[in-house]
Amino acid sequence: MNYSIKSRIWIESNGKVLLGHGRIELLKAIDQYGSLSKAAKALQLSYKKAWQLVDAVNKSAKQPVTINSIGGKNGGGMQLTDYGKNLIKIFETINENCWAFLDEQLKKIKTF
Amino acid sequence: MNYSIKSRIWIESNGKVLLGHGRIELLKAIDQYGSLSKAAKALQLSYKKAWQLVDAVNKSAKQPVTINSIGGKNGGGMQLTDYGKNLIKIFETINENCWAFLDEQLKKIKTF
DNA sequence: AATCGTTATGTTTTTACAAATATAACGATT
DNA sequence: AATCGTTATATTTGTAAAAACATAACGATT
Repeated sequence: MNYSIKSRIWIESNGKVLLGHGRIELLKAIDQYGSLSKAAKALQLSYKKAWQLVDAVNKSAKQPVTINSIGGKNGGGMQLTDYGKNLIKIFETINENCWAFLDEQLKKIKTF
Repeated sequence: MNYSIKSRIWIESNGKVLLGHGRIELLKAIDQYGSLSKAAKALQLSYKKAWQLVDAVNKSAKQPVTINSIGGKNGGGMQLTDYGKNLIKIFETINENCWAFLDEQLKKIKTF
């Protein structure tokens, strides 16, 4: 039995993607760096692509996920809201539970 | 709460994709029509793409998933082996269980 | 008002992938 | 041996997504 089972989950809001693996990684990097441009660089993502992703998340979410500031002493920055941090937590918990569930399902299959 | 949770699962064999949603749909269509070309047409898939998918499945699976015949009275055809039919059953069962599990997980979240 | 590093956005170029096209191989049937 | 509808495979073309490039807007600081 060299077969293994993998999965990707995502959360939708009104039929549109709210959060998937890539967006979660981006939000975590924003939280880490306090800057979208730095987060994009760390993930080897173009700034524009990263901005579009964050914009899409904020437009689909029920509450803002980031706080964006332009200009100022360090040019500005981007932080996560508490709501955003909570979304990450929920997503990752469900994702890990899903992995465990699938591994268990595979174990139940005797032969193939 | 208009959030919903979706998923895609796939089975890997030695680190390579064996079966995912698209391949399962294709195998089911082959089973239905007894022909790869007809199955491809039904799924609005180019014959070549369909053939490559089936070829990849057969190369990754531990046992052949299809029986292919070339030439003959009706030009040939493609059937599923019992092993192939069994793989479909297993995949779909686990997939449905996964959906139910994720819906349940989402219900557990009180507010967001 | 000049500078700085950031967010925000438009425009162009590249690239990866899908689709389309073409053709060979096959074997039962006639 | 000619035909037929299929599987098998190579080559070309098209297209949509990604990347690259460019520039505007912003506001605290100097």
